[in-house]
Amino acid sequence: MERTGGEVSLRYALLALLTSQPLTGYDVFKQFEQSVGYVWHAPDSQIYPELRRMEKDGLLRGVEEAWGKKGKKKRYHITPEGVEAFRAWINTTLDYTRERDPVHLKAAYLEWAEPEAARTQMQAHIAYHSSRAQQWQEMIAALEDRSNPILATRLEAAPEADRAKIAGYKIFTYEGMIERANAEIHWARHGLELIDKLES
Amino acid sequence: MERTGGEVSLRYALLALLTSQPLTGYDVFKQFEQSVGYVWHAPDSQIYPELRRMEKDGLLRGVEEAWGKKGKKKRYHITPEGVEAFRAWINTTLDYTRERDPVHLKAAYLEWAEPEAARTQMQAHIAYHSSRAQQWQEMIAALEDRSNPILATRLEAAPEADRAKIAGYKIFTYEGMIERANAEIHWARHGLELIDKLES
DNA sequence: ACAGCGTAACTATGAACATAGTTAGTTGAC
DNA sequence: GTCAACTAACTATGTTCATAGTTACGCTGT
Repeated sequence: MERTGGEVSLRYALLALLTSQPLTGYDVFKQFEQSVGYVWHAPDSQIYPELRRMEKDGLLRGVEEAWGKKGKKKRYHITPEGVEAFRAWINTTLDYTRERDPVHLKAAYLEWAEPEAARTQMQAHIAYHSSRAQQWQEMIAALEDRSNPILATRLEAAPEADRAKIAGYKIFTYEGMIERANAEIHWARHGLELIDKLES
Repeated sequence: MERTGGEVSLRYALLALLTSQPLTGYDVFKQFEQSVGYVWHAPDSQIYPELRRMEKDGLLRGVEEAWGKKGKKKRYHITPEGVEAFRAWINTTLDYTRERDPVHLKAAYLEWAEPEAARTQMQAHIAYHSSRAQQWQEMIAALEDRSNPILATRLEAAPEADRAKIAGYKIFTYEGMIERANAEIHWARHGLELIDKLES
């Protein structure tokens, strides 16, 4: 069985973060949660071993630092090979395969549900996406006024000419997520009406 | 480590299919591809062992049938326990955890891409979701005029009073997927404009 | 008579993920 | 001075998923 070239997105999510600055595993995990993690969730138990694998593959270089009297921690620097790998990934068009959507799976068989459970599901869908949409709206605001600290660090390290692009694409990403959330909310509201109509 | 109760959606996707009629493994796989598979993709290599596990867990009962002179196949019937498990799942509100979206991950770092690669990605996104939207539109038409064979079988086995619900929720599901696809298309078009603006 | 295609069912392998821990140092409040 | 909360890094285990096979039957056309 062969390794299939172009997938493994956690790896690229981590590279994305490390293009900005060198970080320790714990730093990576913490920053991940507040940035890339919104589009690609991963627990620390997946991040630590992946960082080690990436070091082994030459994409990162780990520099050990003392921590306290006995402890030590490793700060990961992206290597030129790492930058190259990231660039190659970003220039490759993604293929669209897996479709895995529990909510729509459930929606398709809602005739099996208690009407109240069906309504609760739709309300939970609305609540979830509303809260996300709001969160992203705040994120966009913080990106626009440059008060987002992770963005600020990234911008500092980047040439002036690239700064509009860096911020612009991040805002664009969150805008897309808001659009999607709004579509979900609209759909679920329609679902509530449908439940009222069908379960009478 | 314990088995964590309420997840494992492939199992419920299979139960959903088998609430309508008993099917052999191969039938399941084929029908899956044309119905539930649109919201929950799974290869046959995952379906066969899962069916066996479900039989072991008492959710299905497999009845062996002769096939040719030597061959045999197994037709899976849903058991009352299976129906109960499905009903329990559908009445449980899903929890929203994993967020894993390679396109938005990539979008957030598009400043690293060649402008042409960025455009190609957005165009691929539009093409993919356009084709899906069209496919679902056709699916809705076939559900509305009852010409979809999988739906027809399901409706035959169901009491008259449930038929509007059964069809209605399936149409609702595909409507949601169209809405989402349209949001993606709209976003990607905005992306193309943004690329033109930023990469000049 | 056999080639080609579709049906049917299964196996093997590894990677990715989720869940749930453990160990140990650091900082600040009471 | 000790306890809680946080930082830091890691381990263990099982499940899910993807990829890529294999084996064998049955029907249709030449």
